Amino acid sequence: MQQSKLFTKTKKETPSDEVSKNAEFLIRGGFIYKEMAGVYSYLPLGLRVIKKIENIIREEMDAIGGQEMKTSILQNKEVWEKTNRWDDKEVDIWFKTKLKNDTEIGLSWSNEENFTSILKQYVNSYKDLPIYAYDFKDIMRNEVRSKSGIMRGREFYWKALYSFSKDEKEHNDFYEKMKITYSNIFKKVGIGHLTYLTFASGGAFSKYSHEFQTITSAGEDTIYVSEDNAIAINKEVFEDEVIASLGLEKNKLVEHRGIEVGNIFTLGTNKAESLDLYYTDDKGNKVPAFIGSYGIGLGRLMGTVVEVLSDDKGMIWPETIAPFKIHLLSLGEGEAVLLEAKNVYEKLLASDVEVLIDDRSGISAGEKFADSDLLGIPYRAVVSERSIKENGIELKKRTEEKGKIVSLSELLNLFTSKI
RNA sequence: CGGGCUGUAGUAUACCGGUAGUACAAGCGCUUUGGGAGCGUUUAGACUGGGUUCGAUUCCCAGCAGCCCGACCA
Repeated sequence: MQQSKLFTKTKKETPSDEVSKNAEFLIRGGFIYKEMAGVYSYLPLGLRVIKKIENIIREEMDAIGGQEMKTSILQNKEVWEKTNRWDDKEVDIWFKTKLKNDTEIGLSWSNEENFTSILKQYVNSYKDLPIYAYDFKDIMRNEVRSKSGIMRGREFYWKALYSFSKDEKEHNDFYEKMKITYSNIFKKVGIGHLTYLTFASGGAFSKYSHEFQTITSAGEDTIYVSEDNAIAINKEVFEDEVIASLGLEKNKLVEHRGIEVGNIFTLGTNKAESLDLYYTDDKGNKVPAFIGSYGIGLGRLMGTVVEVLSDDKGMIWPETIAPFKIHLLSLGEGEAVLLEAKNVYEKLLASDVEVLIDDRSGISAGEKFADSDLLGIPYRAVVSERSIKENGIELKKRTEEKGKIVSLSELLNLFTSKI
Protein backbone atom coordinates (compact mmCIF):
# COMPACT_ATOMS: atom_id res chain seq x y z
CA MET A 1 0.00 0.00 0.00
CA GLN A 2 1.16 3.51 -0.77
CA GLN A 3 1.22 5.77 2.24
CA SER A 4 0.62 8.76 -0.03
CA LYS A 5 -2.81 7.27 -0.76
CA LEU A 6 -3.64 6.27 2.80
CA PHE A 7 -6.29 8.69 3.98
CA THR A 8 -5.23 8.56 7.62
CA LYS A 9 -2.36 10.69 8.81
CA THR A 10 -0.25 10.49 11.91
CA LYS A 11 -0.55 13.03 14.66
CA LYS A 12 2.35 14.47 16.53
CA GLU A 13 0.30 15.50 19.53
CA THR A 14 -1.33 13.25 22.06
CA PRO A 15 -5.11 13.75 22.11
CA SER A 16 -5.93 15.78 25.20
CA ASP A 17 -8.84 13.55 26.18
CA GLU A 18 -6.94 10.27 26.17
CA VAL A 19 -4.55 9.15 28.84
CA SER A 20 -4.11 5.46 28.17
CA LYS A 21 -1.18 4.42 26.05
CA ASN A 22 -3.22 2.22 23.74
CA ALA A 23 -5.58 5.03 22.83
CA GLU A 24 -2.79 7.54 22.47
CA PHE A 25 -0.71 5.50 20.02
CA LEU A 26 -3.62 3.98 18.13
CA ILE A 27 -5.18 7.39 17.57
CA ARG A 28 -1.92 9.14 16.77
CA GLY A 29 -1.06 6.40 14.30
CA GLY A 30 -4.47 6.58 12.66
CA PHE A 31 -5.47 3.02 13.61
CA ILE A 32 -8.70 3.98 15.34
CA TYR A 33 -11.06 6.94 15.53
CA LYS A 34 -12.94 7.87 18.64
CA GLU A 35 -16.65 8.36 18.01
CA MET A 36 -17.55 8.94 21.65
CA ALA A 37 -16.53 7.63 25.04
CA GLY A 38 -16.05 3.89 24.76
CA VAL A 39 -16.86 3.76 21.07
CA TYR A 40 -14.15 3.58 18.43
CA SER A 41 -14.10 3.00 14.70
CA TYR A 42 -11.34 0.95 13.13
CA LEU A 43 -9.49 2.76 10.35
CA PRO A 44 -7.58 0.99 7.57
CA LEU A 45 -4.42 0.27 9.58
CA GLY A 46 -6.32 -0.75 12.68
CA LEU A 47 -8.63 -3.00 10.73
CA ARG A 48 -5.66 -4.82 9.24
CA VAL A 49 -4.50 -5.66 12.76
CA ILE A 50 -7.97 -6.75 13.83
CA LYS A 51 -8.24 -8.99 10.76
CA LYS A 52 -4.90 -10.59 11.54
CA ILE A 53 -6.00 -11.31 15.09
CA GLU A 54 -9.32 -12.59 13.80
CA ASN A 55 -7.58 -15.00 11.43
CA ILE A 56 -5.33 -16.37 14.16
CA ILE A 57 -8.34 -17.00 16.37
CA ARG A 58 -10.33 -18.49 13.49
CA GLU A 59 -7.58 -20.97 12.67
CA GLU A 60 -7.41 -22.10 16.27
CA MET A 61 -11.18 -22.39 16.60
CA ASP A 62 -11.44 -24.38 13.40
CA ALA A 63 -8.57 -26.60 14.52
CA ILE A 64 -10.53 -27.85 17.53
CA GLY A 65 -13.69 -28.39 15.56
CA GLY A 66 -15.34 -24.99 15.76
CA GLN A 67 -17.99 -24.10 13.22
CA GLU A 68 -18.17 -20.42 12.42
CA MET A 69 -21.48 -18.61 12.07
CA LYS A 70 -22.76 -15.09 12.55
CA THR A 71 -25.57 -14.43 14.95
CA SER A 72 -27.85 -11.42 14.88
CA ILE A 73 -27.30 -8.28 16.89
CA LEU A 74 -31.02 -7.53 17.36
CA GLN A 75 -32.29 -9.73 20.14
CA ASN A 76 -35.67 -11.25 20.84
CA LYS A 77 -36.98 -10.33 24.27
CA GLU A 78 -38.87 -13.61 24.67
CA VAL A 79 -35.72 -15.67 24.42
CA TRP A 80 -33.97 -13.70 27.15
CA GLU A 81 -37.02 -13.77 29.39
CA LYS A 82 -36.77 -17.56 29.46
CA THR A 83 -33.40 -17.32 31.17
CA ASN A 84 -34.41 -14.34 33.31
CA ARG A 85 -31.84 -12.10 31.69
CA TRP A 86 -34.11 -9.54 30.03
CA ASP A 87 -35.05 -7.53 33.11
CA ASP A 88 -32.81 -4.51 33.73
CA LYS A 89 -32.65 -5.54 37.35
CA GLU A 90 -30.92 -8.73 36.31
CA VAL A 91 -28.76 -7.36 33.50
CA ASP A 92 -28.06 -3.66 33.78
CA ILE A 93 -25.99 -3.21 30.62
CA TRP A 94 -28.68 -3.79 28.01
CA PHE A 95 -29.16 -1.37 25.18
CA LYS A 96 -32.86 -1.69 24.41
CA THR A 97 -34.97 -0.20 21.69
CA LYS A 98 -38.34 -0.74 20.02
CA LEU A 99 -39.69 -1.73 16.67
CA LYS A 100 -42.14 0.64 14.94
CA ASN A 101 -44.98 -1.41 16.38
CA ASP A 102 -43.59 -0.93 19.92
CA THR A 103 -42.20 -4.44 20.26
CA GLU A 104 -39.25 -4.28 22.62
CA ILE A 105 -35.96 -5.62 21.35
CA GLY A 106 -32.41 -5.57 22.66
CA LEU A 107 -28.93 -5.19 21.22
CA SER A 108 -26.62 -8.14 21.72
CA TRP A 109 -24.47 -7.94 24.83
CA SER A 110 -23.78 -11.68 25.05
CA ASN A 111 -24.46 -14.80 23.00
CA GLU A 112 -25.46 -17.80 25.08
CA GLU A 113 -29.17 -17.40 24.47
CA ASN A 114 -28.68 -16.90 20.74
CA PHE A 115 -26.62 -20.00 20.23
CA THR A 116 -28.71 -22.17 22.49
CA SER A 117 -31.99 -21.27 20.82
CA ILE A 118 -30.52 -21.79 17.39
CA LEU A 119 -29.19 -25.21 18.29
CA LYS A 120 -32.53 -26.27 19.74
CA GLN A 121 -33.69 -26.51 16.14
CA TYR A 122 -30.93 -28.93 15.22
CA VAL A 123 -30.15 -31.02 18.27
CA ASN A 124 -32.35 -34.06 18.83
CA SER A 125 -30.15 -37.05 19.48
CA TYR A 126 -26.94 -37.79 21.35
CA LYS A 127 -25.56 -38.42 17.87
CA ASP A 128 -25.84 -34.69 17.17
CA LEU A 129 -23.43 -33.76 19.97
CA PRO A 130 -20.94 -32.37 20.71
CA ILE A 131 -21.24 -29.12 18.77
CA TYR A 132 -18.73 -26.30 18.92
CA ALA A 133 -20.12 -23.15 17.34
CA TYR A 134 -18.64 -19.69 17.34
CA ASP A 135 -18.90 -16.24 15.89
CA PHE A 136 -17.16 -12.90 15.63
CA LYS A 137 -19.53 -10.14 16.53
CA ASP A 138 -19.95 -6.52 17.51
CA ILE A 139 -21.23 -6.47 21.06
CA MET A 140 -22.99 -3.56 22.77
CA ARG A 141 -22.85 -3.00 26.49
CA ASN A 142 -24.23 0.04 28.26
CA GLU A 143 -21.30 0.31 30.63
CA VAL A 144 -21.67 2.97 33.29
CA ARG A 145 -18.06 3.82 32.92
CA SER A 146 -16.08 2.86 29.88
CA LYS A 147 -12.40 3.53 30.17
CA SER A 148 -8.83 3.00 29.10
CA GLY A 149 -9.24 3.61 25.39
CA ILE A 150 -10.30 0.46 23.59
CA MET A 151 -9.80 -1.74 26.64
CA ARG A 152 -13.32 -1.37 27.95
CA GLY A 153 -15.79 -0.06 25.42
CA ARG A 154 -19.52 0.22 25.07
CA GLU A 155 -19.26 -1.37 21.66
CA PHE A 156 -16.59 -3.94 20.94
CA TYR A 157 -15.68 -6.80 18.66
CA TRP A 158 -15.39 -10.25 20.15
CA LYS A 159 -15.18 -13.92 19.40
CA ALA A 160 -17.46 -16.22 21.34
CA LEU A 161 -17.50 -19.98 21.10
CA TYR A 162 -20.03 -22.18 22.83
CA SER A 163 -19.54 -25.88 23.39
CA PHE A 164 -22.59 -28.11 23.58
CA SER A 165 -21.59 -31.44 25.06
CA LYS A 166 -23.53 -34.55 26.01
CA ASP A 167 -22.34 -34.53 29.58
CA GLU A 168 -19.89 -33.06 32.02
CA LYS A 169 -17.08 -35.43 31.15
CA GLU A 170 -17.26 -34.63 27.48
CA HIS A 171 -17.41 -30.97 28.40
CA ASN A 172 -14.36 -31.18 30.64
CA ASP A 173 -12.28 -32.83 27.95
CA PHE A 174 -13.05 -30.03 25.57
CA TYR A 175 -12.57 -27.37 28.22
CA GLU A 176 -9.04 -28.63 28.87
CA LYS A 177 -8.29 -28.55 25.17
CA MET A 178 -9.55 -25.00 25.00
CA LYS A 179 -7.11 -23.91 27.67
CA ILE A 180 -4.29 -25.00 25.38
CA THR A 181 -5.92 -23.40 22.37
CA TYR A 182 -6.24 -20.10 24.19
CA SER A 183 -2.63 -20.21 25.29
CA ASN A 184 -1.66 -20.78 21.67
CA ILE A 185 -3.65 -17.75 20.57
CA PHE A 186 -2.01 -15.42 23.06
CA LYS A 187 1.42 -16.79 22.15
CA LYS A 188 0.71 -16.18 18.49
CA VAL A 189 -0.35 -12.57 18.98
CA GLY A 190 2.87 -11.94 20.89
CA ILE A 191 1.81 -11.65 24.53
CA GLY A 192 2.18 -15.26 25.61
CA HIS A 193 5.11 -14.49 27.89
CA LEU A 194 2.95 -12.10 29.92
CA THR A 195 -0.34 -13.98 29.87
CA TYR A 196 -1.40 -16.36 32.62
CA LEU A 197 -4.16 -18.86 33.00
CA THR A 198 -5.98 -17.37 35.98
CA PHE A 199 -8.47 -18.83 38.40
CA ALA A 200 -11.44 -16.53 38.78
CA SER A 201 -14.97 -16.37 40.01
CA GLY A 202 -17.49 -18.32 38.01
CA GLY A 203 -20.11 -15.59 38.24
CA ALA A 204 -23.68 -16.70 37.95
CA PHE A 205 -23.01 -20.06 36.38
CA SER A 206 -20.41 -22.00 38.25
CA LYS A 207 -18.07 -21.70 41.17
CA TYR A 208 -14.90 -20.97 39.20
CA SER A 209 -13.94 -19.92 35.73
CA HIS A 210 -10.64 -19.40 33.99
CA GLU A 211 -9.43 -16.11 32.72
CA PHE A 212 -6.39 -15.36 30.65
CA GLN A 213 -4.78 -12.37 32.27
CA THR A 214 -1.99 -10.34 30.71
CA ILE A 215 0.24 -8.50 33.13
CA THR A 216 0.15 -4.76 32.53
CA SER A 217 -0.12 -1.69 34.68
CA ALA A 218 -3.08 -0.75 32.49
CA GLY A 219 -4.97 -3.77 33.80
CA GLU A 220 -8.24 -3.62 35.67
CA ASP A 221 -7.76 -6.68 37.84
CA THR A 222 -5.41 -7.66 40.59
CA ILE A 223 -3.94 -11.11 40.18
CA TYR A 224 -1.48 -13.25 42.11
CA VAL A 225 0.98 -14.98 39.83
CA SER A 226 2.93 -18.16 40.32
CA GLU A 227 5.79 -17.93 37.85
CA ASP A 228 6.87 -21.50 38.50
CA ASN A 229 3.50 -22.98 37.69
CA ALA A 230 2.60 -20.42 35.01
CA ILE A 231 -0.77 -19.79 36.60
CA ALA A 232 -2.40 -17.01 38.55
CA ILE A 233 -5.31 -16.37 40.88
CA ASN A 234 -7.67 -13.44 40.57
CA LYS A 235 -8.03 -11.39 43.73
CA GLU A 236 -11.77 -12.12 43.71
CA VAL A 237 -11.09 -15.77 44.61
CA PHE A 238 -7.76 -15.34 46.37
CA GLU A 239 -8.53 -17.51 49.36
CA ASP A 240 -6.49 -20.04 51.29
CA GLU A 241 -8.74 -22.84 50.15
CA VAL A 242 -8.21 -21.98 46.50
CA ILE A 243 -4.47 -21.53 46.90
CA ALA A 244 -4.19 -24.90 48.58
CA SER A 245 -6.37 -26.66 46.03
CA LEU A 246 -3.98 -25.49 43.32
CA GLY A 247 -0.99 -26.73 45.29
CA LEU A 248 0.47 -23.25 45.59
CA GLU A 249 2.17 -21.46 48.43
CA LYS A 250 0.81 -18.07 49.29
CA ASN A 251 4.18 -16.45 49.93
CA LYS A 252 5.47 -17.46 46.52
CA LEU A 253 2.72 -15.62 44.66
CA VAL A 254 3.43 -12.18 43.25
CA GLU A 255 0.81 -9.49 42.97
CA HIS A 256 0.32 -7.84 39.58
CA ARG A 257 -2.22 -5.80 37.68
CA GLY A 258 -3.68 -7.76 34.82
CA ILE A 259 -6.08 -7.28 31.94
CA GLU A 260 -8.47 -10.10 31.10
CA VAL A 261 -7.83 -10.89 27.44
CA GLY A 262 -9.84 -14.09 27.42
CA ASN A 263 -12.29 -16.01 29.54
CA ILE A 264 -13.52 -19.57 29.49
CA PHE A 265 -16.19 -20.93 31.75
CA THR A 266 -18.56 -23.75 32.36
CA LEU A 267 -22.24 -22.94 32.08
CA GLY A 268 -23.53 -26.40 32.90
CA THR A 269 -27.05 -27.41 32.01
CA ASN A 270 -29.10 -24.48 33.32
CA LYS A 271 -29.24 -22.61 30.02
CA ALA A 272 -30.19 -25.72 28.13
CA GLU A 273 -32.95 -26.42 30.62
CA SER A 274 -34.32 -22.87 30.45
CA LEU A 275 -34.23 -22.78 26.68
CA ASP A 276 -35.32 -26.37 26.25
CA LEU A 277 -32.21 -27.69 24.56
CA TYR A 278 -32.61 -31.38 25.32
CA TYR A 279 -31.40 -34.40 23.41
CA THR A 280 -32.35 -38.06 23.60
CA ASP A 281 -29.60 -40.34 24.85
CA ASP A 282 -28.96 -43.94 23.78
CA LYS A 283 -31.41 -45.19 26.40
CA GLY A 284 -34.20 -42.92 25.29
CA ASN A 285 -33.87 -40.39 28.15
CA LYS A 286 -34.31 -36.63 27.65
CA VAL A 287 -31.07 -34.97 28.73
CA PRO A 288 -30.10 -31.27 28.71
CA ALA A 289 -26.95 -30.34 26.80
CA PHE A 290 -23.93 -29.34 28.86
CA ILE A 291 -22.69 -25.92 27.80
CA GLY A 292 -19.40 -24.05 28.01
CA SER A 293 -18.51 -20.55 26.92
CA TYR A 294 -15.23 -19.18 25.57
CA GLY A 295 -14.68 -15.50 24.76
CA ILE A 296 -11.97 -13.16 23.51
CA GLY A 297 -12.33 -9.42 22.97
CA LEU A 298 -10.37 -8.59 19.82
CA GLY A 299 -10.20 -4.85 20.36
CA ARG A 300 -9.07 -5.31 23.91
CA LEU A 301 -6.46 -7.77 22.73
CA MET A 302 -5.15 -5.25 20.21
CA GLY A 303 -5.07 -2.58 22.92
CA THR A 304 -3.25 -4.95 25.26
CA VAL A 305 -0.56 -5.60 22.67
CA VAL A 306 -0.03 -1.86 22.38
CA GLU A 307 0.11 -1.44 26.14
CA VAL A 308 2.58 -4.24 26.58
CA LEU A 309 4.85 -4.01 23.54
CA SER A 310 5.27 -0.30 22.83
CA ASP A 311 8.20 1.94 23.58
CA ASP A 312 8.29 5.71 23.99
CA LYS A 313 8.38 6.26 20.23
CA GLY A 314 5.32 4.24 19.38
CA MET A 315 3.88 0.81 18.81
CA ILE A 316 5.83 -2.36 18.18
CA TRP A 317 3.70 -4.96 16.41
CA PRO A 318 4.57 -8.64 16.45
CA GLU A 319 4.96 -9.91 12.90
CA THR A 320 1.90 -12.11 13.26
CA ILE A 321 -0.54 -9.22 13.65
CA ALA A 322 1.30 -6.23 12.21
CA PRO A 323 -0.66 -4.26 9.62
CA PHE A 324 2.29 -4.71 7.23
CA LYS A 325 5.53 -6.70 7.37
CA ILE A 326 7.77 -3.99 5.93
CA HIS A 327 7.66 -0.23 6.04
CA LEU A 328 9.59 0.91 2.99
CA LEU A 329 10.78 4.50 3.26
CA SER A 330 11.71 6.45 0.19
CA LEU A 331 14.00 9.26 1.34
CA GLY A 332 14.74 12.22 -0.88
CA GLU A 333 13.33 13.42 -4.15
CA GLY A 334 16.14 12.34 -6.47
CA GLU A 335 15.06 10.38 -9.50
CA ALA A 336 17.36 7.45 -8.77
CA VAL A 337 15.84 7.08 -5.32
CA LEU A 338 12.26 7.29 -6.57
CA LEU A 339 12.88 4.69 -9.25
CA GLU A 340 14.68 2.32 -6.91
CA ALA A 341 12.03 2.66 -4.20
CA LYS A 342 9.32 1.91 -6.75
CA ASN A 343 11.29 -1.06 -7.99
CA VAL A 344 11.75 -2.51 -4.50
CA TYR A 345 8.09 -1.90 -3.71
CA GLU A 346 6.90 -3.70 -6.81
CA LYS A 347 9.24 -6.63 -6.30
CA LEU A 348 7.97 -7.06 -2.74
CA LEU A 349 4.37 -6.86 -3.91
CA ALA A 350 5.07 -9.42 -6.62
CA SER A 351 6.40 -11.72 -3.89
CA ASP A 352 3.25 -11.25 -1.80
CA VAL A 353 5.08 -9.44 0.97
CA GLU A 354 2.85 -7.00 2.80
CA VAL A 355 4.55 -3.66 2.38
CA LEU A 356 3.63 -0.08 3.14
CA ILE A 357 5.73 2.35 1.12
CA ASP A 358 6.20 5.85 2.45
CA ASP A 359 6.21 7.52 -0.93
CA ARG A 360 5.03 10.89 0.33
CA SER A 361 6.91 13.76 -1.22
CA GLY A 362 8.04 16.84 0.65
CA ILE A 363 8.25 14.98 3.95
CA SER A 364 11.56 15.22 5.74
CA ALA A 365 13.55 12.13 6.59
CA GLY A 366 13.12 12.81 10.28
CA GLU A 367 9.37 12.89 9.99
CA LYS A 368 9.31 9.64 8.01
CA PHE A 369 11.45 7.93 10.64
CA ALA A 370 9.28 9.24 13.44
CA ASP A 371 6.13 8.06 11.67
CA SER A 372 7.66 4.69 11.01
CA ASP A 373 8.51 4.26 14.68
CA LEU A 374 5.00 5.30 15.66
CA LEU A 375 3.28 2.87 13.28
CA GLY A 376 5.45 0.05 14.60
CA ILE A 377 5.70 -2.10 11.49
CA PRO A 378 8.23 -4.84 12.35
CA TYR A 379 10.76 -4.11 9.61
CA ARG A 380 11.86 -0.81 8.15
CA ALA A 381 13.56 -0.71 4.76
CA VAL A 382 15.09 2.53 3.55
CA VAL A 383 15.90 3.53 0.01
CA SER A 384 17.92 6.74 -0.22
CA GLU A 385 20.93 8.19 -1.98
CA ARG A 386 23.01 6.74 0.79
CA SER A 387 21.63 3.22 0.42
CA ILE A 388 21.99 3.37 -3.36
CA LYS A 389 25.63 4.38 -2.95
CA GLU A 390 26.07 1.29 -0.84
CA ASN A 391 24.37 -0.84 -3.46
CA GLY A 392 21.50 -2.01 -1.37
CA ILE A 393 18.61 -1.30 0.93
CA GLU A 394 18.95 -0.46 4.58
CA LEU A 395 16.97 -2.94 6.63
CA LYS A 396 16.24 -2.56 10.31
CA LYS A 397 13.88 -4.17 12.77
CA ARG A 398 11.62 -1.82 14.70
CA THR A 399 13.32 -3.01 17.85
CA GLU A 400 16.87 -2.48 16.59
CA GLU A 401 18.90 0.70 16.79
CA LYS A 402 20.93 0.26 13.65
CA GLY A 403 20.13 -1.38 10.35
CA LYS A 404 22.26 -3.15 7.80
CA ILE A 405 22.56 -2.98 4.05
CA VAL A 406 21.05 -5.89 2.14
CA SER A 407 20.66 -6.46 -1.56
CA LEU A 408 17.23 -6.61 -3.13
CA SER A 409 17.50 -10.35 -3.65
CA GLU A 410 18.53 -10.84 -0.04
CA LEU A 411 15.54 -8.80 1.03
CA LEU A 412 13.17 -10.82 -1.11
CA ASN A 413 14.65 -14.09 0.11
CA LEU A 414 14.36 -13.03 3.71
CA PHE A 415 10.68 -12.23 3.46
CA THR A 416 9.51 -14.87 1.03
CA SER A 417 11.09 -17.55 3.21
CA LYS A 418 8.91 -16.34 6.05
CA ILE A 419 5.68 -17.03 4.21
C1' C B 1 -24.02 5.09 40.41
C1' G B 2 -20.67 8.18 44.26
C1' G B 3 -16.34 11.49 43.99
C1' G B 4 -12.60 14.64 41.41
C1' C B 5 -10.82 17.36 37.22
C1' U B 6 -11.55 19.58 32.31
C1' G B 7 -14.24 21.97 27.86
C1' U B 8 -10.56 28.03 23.39
C1' A B 9 -9.06 26.95 15.29
C1' G B 10 -8.47 20.25 12.33
C1' U B 11 -4.66 19.09 16.57
C1' A B 12 -1.97 20.85 20.94
C1' U B 13 -1.94 25.00 23.92
C1' A B 14 -1.57 30.66 25.99
C1' C B 15 -3.51 35.09 28.01
C1' C B 16 -7.54 37.93 29.61
C1' G B 17 -14.01 41.16 32.96
C1' G B 18 -12.68 45.49 27.49
C1' U B 19 -9.26 43.98 19.72
C1' A B 20 -8.35 35.96 21.66
C1' G B 21 -2.05 34.91 20.84
C1' U B 22 1.41 30.85 19.53
C1' A B 23 2.95 26.05 17.38
C1' C B 24 1.74 22.04 14.29
C1' A B 25 -1.73 20.68 10.42
C1' A B 26 -4.09 22.72 5.76
C1' G B 27 -3.63 26.19 0.88
C1' C B 28 -0.09 29.09 -2.25
C1' G B 29 5.26 30.49 -3.56
C1' C B 30 10.45 29.53 -2.93
C1' U B 31 14.27 26.85 -0.43
C1' U B 32 15.30 22.15 2.15
C1' U B 33 15.68 16.24 2.54
C1' G B 34 19.27 10.62 7.39
C1' G B 35 15.58 11.83 13.13
C1' G B 36 9.03 15.42 13.61
C1' A B 37 12.83 21.57 8.34
C1' G B 38 13.22 27.30 6.86
C1' C B 39 11.27 32.07 4.93
C1' G B 40 6.97 34.68 3.18
C1' U B 41 1.72 34.50 2.73
C1' U B 42 -3.51 32.78 3.32
C1' U B 43 -7.42 30.10 5.85
C1' A B 44 -9.38 28.74 10.64
C1' G B 45 -11.41 29.11 17.22
C1' A B 46 -14.11 30.41 23.04
C1' C B 47 -19.55 23.32 24.08
C1' U B 48 -24.99 24.92 24.89
C1' G B 49 -28.54 27.78 27.67
C1' G B 50 -29.47 31.15 31.54
C1' G B 51 -27.60 34.79 35.24
C1' U B 52 -24.30 38.95 37.13
C1' U B 53 -22.15 43.27 34.43
C1' C B 54 -21.97 49.22 30.64
C1' G B 55 -19.41 44.94 28.61
C1' A B 56 -18.55 37.62 29.76
C1' U B 57 -14.41 33.33 26.25
C1' U B 58 -13.11 34.91 31.37
C1' C B 59 -17.26 35.21 37.22
C1' C B 60 -21.92 32.27 38.89
C1' C B 61 -25.81 28.38 37.88
C1' A B 62 -27.73 24.47 34.95
C1' G B 63 -27.30 21.20 30.96
C1' C B 64 -24.25 18.50 27.60
C1' A B 65 -19.53 16.27 26.62
C1' G B 66 -14.65 14.12 27.92
C1' C B 67 -10.93 12.06 31.25
C1' C B 68 -9.50 10.01 36.03
C1' C B 69 -10.48 7.37 41.06
C1' G B 70 -14.01 4.14 43.34
C1' A B 71 -18.28 0.76 42.94
C1' C B 72 -19.94 -2.66 39.10
C1' C B 73 -18.13 -6.11 35.39
C1' A B 74 -22.14 -13.28 33.27
